[in-house]
Amino acid sequence: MEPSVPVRQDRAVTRQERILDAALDVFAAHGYQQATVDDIASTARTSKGGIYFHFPGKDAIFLALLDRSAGLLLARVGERVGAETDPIAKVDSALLALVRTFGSHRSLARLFLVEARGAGPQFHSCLADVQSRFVAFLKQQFDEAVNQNLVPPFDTEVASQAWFGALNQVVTSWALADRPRPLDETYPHLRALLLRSIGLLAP
Amino acid sequence: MEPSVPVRQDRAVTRQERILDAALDVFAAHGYQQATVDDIASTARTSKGGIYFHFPGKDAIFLALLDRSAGLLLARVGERVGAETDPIAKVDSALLALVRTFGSHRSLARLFLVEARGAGPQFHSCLADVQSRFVAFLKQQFDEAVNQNLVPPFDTEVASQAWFGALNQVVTSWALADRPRPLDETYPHLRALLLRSIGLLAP
Amino acid sequence: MEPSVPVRQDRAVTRQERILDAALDVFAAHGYQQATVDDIASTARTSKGGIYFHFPGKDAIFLALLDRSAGLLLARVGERVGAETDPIAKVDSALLALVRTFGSHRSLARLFLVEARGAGPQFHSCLADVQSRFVAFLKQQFDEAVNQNLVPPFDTEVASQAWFGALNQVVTSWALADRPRPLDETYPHLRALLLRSIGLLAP
Amino acid sequence: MEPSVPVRQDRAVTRQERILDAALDVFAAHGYQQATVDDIASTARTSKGGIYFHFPGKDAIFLALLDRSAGLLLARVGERVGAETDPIAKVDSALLALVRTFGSHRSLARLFLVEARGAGPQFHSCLADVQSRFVAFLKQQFDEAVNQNLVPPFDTEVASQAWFGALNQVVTSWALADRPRPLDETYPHLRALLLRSIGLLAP
DNA sequence: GATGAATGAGACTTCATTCAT
DNA sequence: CATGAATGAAGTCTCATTCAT
Repeated sequence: MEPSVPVRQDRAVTRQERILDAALDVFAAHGYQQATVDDIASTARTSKGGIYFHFPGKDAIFLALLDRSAGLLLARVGERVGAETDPIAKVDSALLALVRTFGSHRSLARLFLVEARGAGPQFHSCLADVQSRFVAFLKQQFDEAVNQNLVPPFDTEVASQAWFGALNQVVTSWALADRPRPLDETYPHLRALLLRSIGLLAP
Repeated sequence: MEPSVPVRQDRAVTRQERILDAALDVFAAHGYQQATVDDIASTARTSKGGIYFHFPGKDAIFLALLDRSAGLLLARVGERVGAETDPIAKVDSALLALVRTFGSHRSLARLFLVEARGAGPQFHSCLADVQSRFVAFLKQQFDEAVNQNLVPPFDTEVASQAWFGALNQVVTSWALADRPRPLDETYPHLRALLLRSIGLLAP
Repeated sequence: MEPSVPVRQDRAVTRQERILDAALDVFAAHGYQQATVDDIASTARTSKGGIYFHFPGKDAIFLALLDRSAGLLLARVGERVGAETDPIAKVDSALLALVRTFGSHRSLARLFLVEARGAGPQFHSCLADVQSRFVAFLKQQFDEAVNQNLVPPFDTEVASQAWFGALNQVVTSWALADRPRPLDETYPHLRALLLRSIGLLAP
Repeated sequence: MEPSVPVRQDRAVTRQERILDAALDVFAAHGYQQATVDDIASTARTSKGGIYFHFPGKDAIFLALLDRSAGLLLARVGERVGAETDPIAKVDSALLALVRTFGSHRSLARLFLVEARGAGPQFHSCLADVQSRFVAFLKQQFDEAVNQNLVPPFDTEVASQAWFGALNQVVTSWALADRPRPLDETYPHLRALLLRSIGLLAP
């Protein structure tokens, strides 16, 4: 065990984190293109040169931010999912984790669902990666559920995309609304709808 | 008969259309921010100055394009919807119209579902307008269907958003994929899922 | 005598005059550089093409305007001066004519005293021409007055410039003021000062 | 002692000065509108971006230049004036200071007397400020002189403007002439004329 | 003669990136 | 390591001028 990580590393990590925190705020507020490196620097209370010491360029900041945020999201989701064994329960808790995390980090929602999409073709693959990882997870659970005869068979490929899209839309309009009502209140209704769509929660 | 009475008007309209056509291609290919007015000009086989004679600025081109495209979409949808009387059939044909139109105009899909979202806060209201008009239409039909006891009661607000989101996601990933399979093939599966989600198409 | 000038000529002259009238307003209001040919065209209720039919370019309009205006000024001055024989009286009435003409055509004053000066080096010679013609006239009268022993000898070169400059400044600040008092009221005081400066109107 | 403590400040100030020096040359040579930021940049041996780091825009450069130059002028005039007590002597030395300063900085004269006037309405107030400060000073001394019975009473308002205008004209035509004779040689004659105009230097 | 759509050179300005201090 | 002055490529927009109709 290493009780004391070298100070330099620590400072550097801290600085990097501060930059990414600032970048999250700035990107979520102005969008990728409108955000300037100067904005990020002053929000992070550092200098432009400082930014370029830690990151090779503006796009690298954005990618690192997507990466860090995706990691955070997946960790949150992973926690919940790990506690379940039933595939439907896994899916259920995954969605809930997403809703809760986005619900308490609105800039994160804007970053992933709004800004990342229009940041430019250069980021499409990265974003698609994150999204498809989640969609793949959904599909996997669906397949499992079908195999276990928990639900009648259905096109799990399309279903996983549709579920993701439905959630996406609900969260996005919440993220862009002026004074949205809490996501938590909306989610149960969405949940019922989604479960019904795969033959559960029969009326 | 004199087909060429409004000569100057005609020329101007033609040029405007050509500019918007070019803008659609360029915006869909590079995104709003990366697209340059020069790109649009040369694609439209005109000059930068020519563009600025017809539009006050780059954002105005984008807005005009969204407007024209929304008009086209709504017209297509309206045609189909008008031929139906049953609310569920209306919804059904509306979705199909969207899928078909997007399916044969991939850049239109990219424009609405990808680029418009990240083009910047200045366009959020316009985009929200178009989207919410469609969502409102869905909700209205759902409410009607519930009133007519065609389906059991459900949260039509969330459902309309979820349906739109699901469709959105399916079309978006099709629009961004390298070699997507035709949308037409995917749609029936999505349709089944959606209908089931509101208690129809009982397994 | 020609009782009926050809109509075409007439219309052309009229159009030219209307353009110059418009140009006077526009140049006086916005300055030479800020004024656009479109401004002039719409003020003259014609089209850009119409302007370019009558004048080879923007600078030509400005020069023609200076020319026409100088002609008007000199005519007014000439009238009054011709009625006098005494050199001092000639100068006196020349100044009065200038003051009256500028006083009732504020844009003319702005054109000559403000805008023409900053319109660019290309117009310096033209402007200098007009001004030096007036200064030369003053000098000539001064020389005459000295020769006739009407006044004690003095440097007539500097005096003519100084007189012109003093008048210039008074008229300019009147032309630029927001709510100036009529020039007519100010002139007598200036007149007394100027006459005293060459040894007349002894206290 | 450490002469180089404020290193960065120093460099920035130096660069700003160099930019203003270059701007003076360029504006005086081509006029405000014709001068391009590129001209100023290359004259200052820096880059366009460098200019915009120090000044928010072209107009700000012009204003800063007017400001700096007015400060220089007033300082020179202030020095001389402070050494005198008699109001007429003060006026006299103020005019002389102006003539000498302009006489040895021809671009300064062009800047103030020619270009600033036609630079556009946006600068009128600034220029009027500088001029009216000088005119007010003249009037104040005149009033004082009248109060002390050094001169017979006269309209000091008009006189201060007229004096300023006379000087203005003499300097301006010197500044615009191709090969002018030194201002110093002309000034005594102007001085005699001006003094006589308020009843001094009786013939 | 007149019109106004079209052109294109060139202006100002922004900002990601570099680098001397 | 950090700073911020400096760079320069690139973008949006303007407008004097031309020319087909």
